[in-house]
Amino acid sequence: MPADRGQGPTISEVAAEAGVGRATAARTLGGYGYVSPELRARVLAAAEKLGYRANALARSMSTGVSHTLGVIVADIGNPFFAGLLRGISDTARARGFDVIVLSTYENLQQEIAATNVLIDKRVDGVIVSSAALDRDQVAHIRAAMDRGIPVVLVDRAVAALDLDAVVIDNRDAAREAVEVLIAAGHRRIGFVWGPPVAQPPSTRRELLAAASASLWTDGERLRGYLDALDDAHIPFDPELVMVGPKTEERVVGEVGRMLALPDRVTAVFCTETDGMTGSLRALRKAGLSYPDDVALIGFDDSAWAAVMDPPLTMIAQPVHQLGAKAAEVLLDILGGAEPARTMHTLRSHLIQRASVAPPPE
Amino acid sequence: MPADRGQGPTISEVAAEAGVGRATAARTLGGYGYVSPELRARVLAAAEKLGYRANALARSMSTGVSHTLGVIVADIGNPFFAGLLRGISDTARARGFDVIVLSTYENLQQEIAATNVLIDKRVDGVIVSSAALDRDQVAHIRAAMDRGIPVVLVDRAVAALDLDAVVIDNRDAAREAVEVLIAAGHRRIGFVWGPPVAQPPSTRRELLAAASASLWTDGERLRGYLDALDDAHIPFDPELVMVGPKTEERVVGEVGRMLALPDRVTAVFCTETDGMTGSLRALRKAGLSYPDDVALIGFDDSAWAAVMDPPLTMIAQPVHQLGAKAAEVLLDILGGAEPARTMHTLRSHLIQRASVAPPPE
DNA sequence: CTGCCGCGTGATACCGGTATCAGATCGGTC
DNA sequence: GACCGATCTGATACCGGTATCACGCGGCAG
Repeated sequence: MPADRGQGPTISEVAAEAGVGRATAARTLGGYGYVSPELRARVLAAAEKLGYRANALARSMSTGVSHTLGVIVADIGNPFFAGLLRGISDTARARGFDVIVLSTYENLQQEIAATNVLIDKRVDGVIVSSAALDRDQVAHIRAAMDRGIPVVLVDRAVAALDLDAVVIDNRDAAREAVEVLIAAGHRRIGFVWGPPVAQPPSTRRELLAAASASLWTDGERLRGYLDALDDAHIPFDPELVMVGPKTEERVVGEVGRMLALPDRVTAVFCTETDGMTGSLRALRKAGLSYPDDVALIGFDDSAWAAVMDPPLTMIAQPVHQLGAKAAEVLLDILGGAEPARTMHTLRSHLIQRASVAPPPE
Repeated sequence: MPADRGQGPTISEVAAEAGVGRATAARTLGGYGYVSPELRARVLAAAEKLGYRANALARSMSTGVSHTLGVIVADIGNPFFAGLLRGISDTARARGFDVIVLSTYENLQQEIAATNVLIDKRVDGVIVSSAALDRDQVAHIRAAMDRGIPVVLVDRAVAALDLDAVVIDNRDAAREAVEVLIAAGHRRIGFVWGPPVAQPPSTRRELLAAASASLWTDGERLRGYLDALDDAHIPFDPELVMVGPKTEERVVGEVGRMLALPDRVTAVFCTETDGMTGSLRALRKAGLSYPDDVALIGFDDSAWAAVMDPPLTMIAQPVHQLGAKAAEVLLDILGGAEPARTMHTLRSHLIQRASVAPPPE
């Protein structure tokens, strides 16, 4: 008896059991080449009897294809990325691919480490929602590409990378939301949240600079906010945008500050779920309510937003579709398609509910 | 030039570049055996120069160890499982293991297929939140174990399987919640949701039978509900438990029905997030509000539950910890520890907020 | 000076598949 | 009956690592 490492029978053992050559068993089980019906039946029976399962590792070694996709996201525990991942793995599995997921927690070092893991495991392709901002932060992605691993970006485009990217119309979505607020009569509109800079930018130019040095989605949403303000000729006020670290806790403080301003905010636009829950807490703390005291619109719709009282007006991203499309694009490239190297933009939707009313008095 | 499949340099190429034997390069790069400082330096330099990365597949082939964990959950898009997964992958990565995730959508066939994928990919161990109910539904898990792959259950224990299981005190948690309701004076307490049987059970015995033939968590939570009722000598009323398919939509209908009863429900206990959002919608539809018209307690706390107005009293599961513990148990077994084959029960917490008040009049 | 030991190194047999290629078998044809 | 070709099968060289083992060389003891 050969030293059994507990890995189950090999193709050689099946061949021996069936009384055929190794190659014949391999052809039958691997589904390639020709094998006569009789031998095929014997091999199949032997495999069945022994409970044979092909070793995917060995197969990958010789074919050079692992049928595995690598996915790098900021946080697998975040409902947005969880939904994205669901879209990715649903379509990947439908095409016979499995998925390895790595979270980076927005940390570039972890993203680099994750990329290396995926290279080492010889995944066939990578989908990444990258935290990389500029030219000198994308070496790891270039390294993967240099090794012939196709990469598709999702949720966040990276300007320094000429790659397929599957994203939503963040700027349009933000503009539309702010337009709704403006149409309702608001002119003092808070923005939660902006770029994570230490010092609040005092000029619009500074703010824009900070935005382009931050996550693509954040920058786009900020630009959409400014677009809407510009169109309505509302002057930009740096006091109304929250900057710095992005925690729900800080949102409570920042929105509280905007609410305490002499010329206080009458509407708040939140670019993320935590921004909305934080704003809600700030409102309650200030003894204010929505939509009468302040109007609210947020990003990333959920079942909760619909059952709030009053229900919240939210921007719904096509999360599942975003992931599905990213997987499709990647799988098509793996299937031999030429990478389009373009932005695939999916439409988000503003779901009007009841958190927007005209400003007080 | 050897046919470059774009996989990057191999150990042989590094050895050639460094002018040493393959074995020497392997020892250096693999970190085993002895190599003199000079040669080691030359190998390292060559590897650096060529951008060498070890092929984890090849390594796994010869060592028989893949440093990969397989995780099977119901739905990766569900925040509960997403959080669980985060706990799992955080601790796995800290110990040098990566994770392959598969969703089953509560479908046993998919769970079996997922198990096979993991066997084929030769994962070192498996963590599964199984949909299997009885003896004849666990063959796939037995098959993995027979191949020497350790399996740890998470979230859901499976009676037919004598394995380590990392779970929470579902029955206690449910009992505590219902006790709080009873202490506030409620006697007509709705339960959302029960076993997915077609016909509403008319007797307590039937219900219990249905519960044990359903998901372990669901059964436990139902038992906790009955425990609390029993302790308070409140007779069980089959009209107050929702059975059948579990969708938010159906919850709206069922809770609506309980609210329309002559002797209507004055409190509702929800065992899942969708149950709570559905109940909230049913309340609004009926023109009722909480906590005055009906008291509410639900499972799975979230940021939203805290910002509802009034904020919801919820049971918080230690989601991250649940995943982390499951990974720990599995990794310990992989490290040579003897499987305890016991239930590791983590404590959940009832977070009292403001959705419970005495019943009307 | 010879023999032995030990150390460092390289050759090589694995792991379990795939893929190529040579050879055996068989039928058909002249 | 011999030859040819088509058909089917099995032997074997890969893939890129790990691990065993043999060998060469130097030092030291007898």
